Amino acid sequence: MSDSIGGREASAAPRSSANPDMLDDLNPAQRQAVENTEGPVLVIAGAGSGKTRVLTYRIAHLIRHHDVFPWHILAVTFTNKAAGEMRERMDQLVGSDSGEAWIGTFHSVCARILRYEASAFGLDSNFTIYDEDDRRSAMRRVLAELDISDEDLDARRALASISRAKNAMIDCALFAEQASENPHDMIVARVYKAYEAALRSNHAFDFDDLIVEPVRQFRRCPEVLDKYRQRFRYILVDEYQDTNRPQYLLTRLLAEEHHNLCCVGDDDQSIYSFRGADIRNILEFERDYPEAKVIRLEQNYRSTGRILAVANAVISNNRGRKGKKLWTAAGEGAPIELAECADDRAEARHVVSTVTKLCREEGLTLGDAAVLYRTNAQSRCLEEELQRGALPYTIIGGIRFYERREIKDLVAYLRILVNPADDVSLLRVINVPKRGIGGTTVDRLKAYAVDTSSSLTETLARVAEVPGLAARARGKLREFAELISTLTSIAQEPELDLADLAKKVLEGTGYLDALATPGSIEEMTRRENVGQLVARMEEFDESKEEPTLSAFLEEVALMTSADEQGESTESLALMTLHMAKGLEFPLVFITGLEEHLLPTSRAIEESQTSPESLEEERRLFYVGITRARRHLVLAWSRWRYMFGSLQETRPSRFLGEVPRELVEEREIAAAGDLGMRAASRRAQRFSTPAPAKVVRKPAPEGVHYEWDESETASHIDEIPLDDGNDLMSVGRWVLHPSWGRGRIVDREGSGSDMKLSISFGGRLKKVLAAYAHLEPA
DNA sequence: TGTAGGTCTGTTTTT
DNA sequence: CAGACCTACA
Repeated sequence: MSDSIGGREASAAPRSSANPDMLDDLNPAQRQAVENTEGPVLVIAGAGSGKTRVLTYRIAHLIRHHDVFPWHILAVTFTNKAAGEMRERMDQLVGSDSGEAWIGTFHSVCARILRYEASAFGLDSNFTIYDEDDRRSAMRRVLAELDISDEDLDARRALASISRAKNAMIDCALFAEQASENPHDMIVARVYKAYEAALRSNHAFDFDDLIVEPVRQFRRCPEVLDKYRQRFRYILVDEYQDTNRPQYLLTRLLAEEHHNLCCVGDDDQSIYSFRGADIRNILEFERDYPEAKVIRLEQNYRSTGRILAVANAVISNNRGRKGKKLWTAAGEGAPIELAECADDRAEARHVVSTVTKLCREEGLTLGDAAVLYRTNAQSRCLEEELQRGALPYTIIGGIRFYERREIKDLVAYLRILVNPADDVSLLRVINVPKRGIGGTTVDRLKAYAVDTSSSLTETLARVAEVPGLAARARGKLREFAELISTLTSIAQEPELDLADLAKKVLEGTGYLDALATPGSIEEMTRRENVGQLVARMEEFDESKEEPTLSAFLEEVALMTSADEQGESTESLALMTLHMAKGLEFPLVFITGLEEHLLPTSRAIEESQTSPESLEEERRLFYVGITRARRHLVLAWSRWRYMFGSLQETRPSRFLGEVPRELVEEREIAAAGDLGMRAASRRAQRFSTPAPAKVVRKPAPEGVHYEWDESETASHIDEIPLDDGNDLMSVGRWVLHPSWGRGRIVDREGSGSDMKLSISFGGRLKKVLAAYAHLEPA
């Protein structure tokens, strides 16, 4: 398998080509996992143990040797891409078409069920799926209408709370019941209720709803559930460790009848708890299904002995795990490198030079390598150096194509045509391109819509009734209403294909004209993107049997950035550790192995109350390590440019868990002018004069990467004092009436204009010295 | 109404 | 260093 980005689980197992007797390709454990077709099976599949092979062979085996109709099979994967690959391999193995089997993500499977059963469930089958952006808009409006200020509850937190509740299967009524004590929860309860109402009246579901709603409906309509139980006699769930409670419940509901449920996962690779994934689903599988067979795949076909030894050593520090030890028949392999870099730029340069070197000496190609990091923000510095070094690279899972502004605009128009109740989409484009409908006008329209409890589209159709509108504004609204209704009737023409419709929308709305005279590279790109969308719609027209607009919009909504990656990129892959799950590469870099970055600050904070957050960070590291086949480079930087300033760091505590004898340690100096970078940044940052000496606290020699318990003091304490006796100088401790004790980290201006940056327990605040009522502490 | 500038704020990970 | 949001003007 030589496709794209290193390849997905390419190194499956004993090598052999498509074989008439497929079972010969499997080791005993894999074989068991394939042959135990009846009853619940839990496959604990370690990294690189041939999980994908087991899944596909199992399905093929069912069809070929047990005469199971594909129609009776449901396979749920984590990404659409994984689903596509599974279908492809199945077609190869089974020979015939697997079209009748349902293979997809939880979200796509659920969306399908909701559409098929819309009438039984009492829903509009033309619902819209809201992404993060749309949810946020909807929430903003809800908060505004409830007159809740940002201080009381901002959209972000509200959405997070609601999402958490949904993932715990707590609906807004139950939430309100439970919230009766806590005033903050009571606000959330009101917001939750209004948000749900808004989504329902917009005929919209968010991502959480997509799973939760079928569960609710199935419970409410047993006869519909029964239909699906009869149909899905064999259910397979991949990445089971990342399922959340609603997904677990759904699976359970569906498997109730036949109990032929095969879940494949690895508790050590559970990295999505922030999204509600519940590791207990895998840890407690045996309790839920007492008759379950548990099969462990522990032979690793991917990595060298050293890489595996490091992975095992690191993960053994986690307590909440089923426990397994990966082994390999492969040799020790090349040494693993542990690179201590002067700063993030040195780190990036080290990546460039190492890749270049290994390509030359080991015959690797660029596509064989990946650079992994914890946060997306870390890619910037890498990109700069890669550009400088003229190495082609691909960012995996950056911004989705469908998240680009112009694409979302166009999609919003299309959504309105299918689902006129979709206020969020309507508001998005009501003045895009500019057509003289300003904020005040929109506010009046919204107000009247609320008063008459109707959608904006409906209100638009009755502009004449809306009070308080200027004649001009009214006219503009009327024009817009006509535009939408014209497009809507065009969309209804049965003969029209999607691409043509898109073109009509682009013309009719004036969107094309607005982009017609590109003034900048950015606008050129936007035009290209719009063109690409039309091309994708054309493709959709040709490839699908029933290329309906709503099917297209669903695909768009559920498409993830990972699904978009084209094949065969001869370029270096850059991605977050999360995106790397399921992939493998001959050469892997894990960068930014620093406190507050690999265990993130958040995880460190939370670890005070629960150790689980740190364990998840460790699993993330583990996932990274186990992506590597032959070469692994672990890197950290003493100084890192973050939040707009250069900060001193400490090595990640996880590096202390890496056995010294397995790695080769190297120091990567800042090259030439780079040394100046730190100095000049500091000079800029700490006003004048530049501190005479930089007080660094290098880790003590010998115990270089030992974790230092006193860490909490953080680098703030290491900032040197400025000269002089000024009480408001950098480094001084002060007392603030409401934030308490803090330390001055920066000063700008003087006299009454003097601004201070003060760190209060890690939180940086900027204050005007003259008004802040500071006292020396 | 639309735009330009300024200020504040904030960063984990994403189906 | 953004991006989002707000304010002040044209």
